[in-house]
Amino acid sequence: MGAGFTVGRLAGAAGVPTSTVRYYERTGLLRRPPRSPANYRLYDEDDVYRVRFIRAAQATGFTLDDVAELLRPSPCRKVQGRIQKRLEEVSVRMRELRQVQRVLKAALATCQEHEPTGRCRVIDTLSASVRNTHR
Amino acid sequence: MGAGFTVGRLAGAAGVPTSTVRYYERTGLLRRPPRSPANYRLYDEDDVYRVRFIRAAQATGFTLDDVAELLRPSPCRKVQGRIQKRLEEVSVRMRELRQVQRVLKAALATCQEHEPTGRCRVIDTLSASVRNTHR
DNA sequence: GAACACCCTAAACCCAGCTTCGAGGTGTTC
DNA sequence: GAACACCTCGAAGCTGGGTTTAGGGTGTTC
Repeated sequence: MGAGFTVGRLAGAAGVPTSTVRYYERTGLLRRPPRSPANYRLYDEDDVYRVRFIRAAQATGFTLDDVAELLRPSPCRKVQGRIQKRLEEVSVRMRELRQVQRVLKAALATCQEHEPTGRCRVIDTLSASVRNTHR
Repeated sequence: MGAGFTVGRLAGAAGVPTSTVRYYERTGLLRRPPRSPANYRLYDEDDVYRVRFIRAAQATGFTLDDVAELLRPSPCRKVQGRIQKRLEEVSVRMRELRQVQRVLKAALATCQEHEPTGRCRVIDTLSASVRNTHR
């Protein structure tokens, strides 16, 4: 008992499985915490924030490598650069998704049109979208 | 020579490596084509469209399992259902990305504010975003 | 004092979606 | 006829982000 968090309590507080906490430690994302006499990991509140930060950054599309870089103490300018970069990636991804929406809606329309004929031509719409946008 | 596509020509026409074509065959996404006397795979134009379709569908976020389902001959209604489902997933993902943009912009603003102090508090902004939106 | 939930480790396994390797056959060009 | 690009196969390897397993110790509650 007492002030610390065991791995399970940290995991619970941060909303991840204990296996993930240990995995983060293995990969260097999380410090190796002090141990209790029985060799249990002993975390504190900061560790909770750190795990939450990792999940938050992941949710914004940073890889764990990115996160490791973000967490390394480094000048603001560097951090700013990484955030800018990620913002640009997000913009790109949003544009792509809008394009995807257009393609899927077109496919749906095609599909609804010819429905009486029974022969589904959705494949044509989608592969045409490849020819046209040639990515 | 001749009308057919060898695996390399199909791959070239569809813009994928030959290893990918063979992989698609292994996993049942692509038919097992007839062979030349020397046991070379012999594809035709339809196969080119099919591979392009697979890549197009993938690019719109379908998994290869999804694609396999899309390619199975099946009633339009079923295909329509799958496209609808994917459209909804795309909407969800776009909403998430907009949230991500907000968080990243907030982090950037924080970072720019405190820059003179030298202590980067971006971690706080991001982990706060997790507390607040409790994703 | 026993049940039961928790903790420890290293190593193996999982998933999708491929790519690479090794060992060999083919087909075209000079 | 030799160089060189292409083809065959099965099996193993890779990446990212973990989870699972096996075999064992701990700590709290009835």
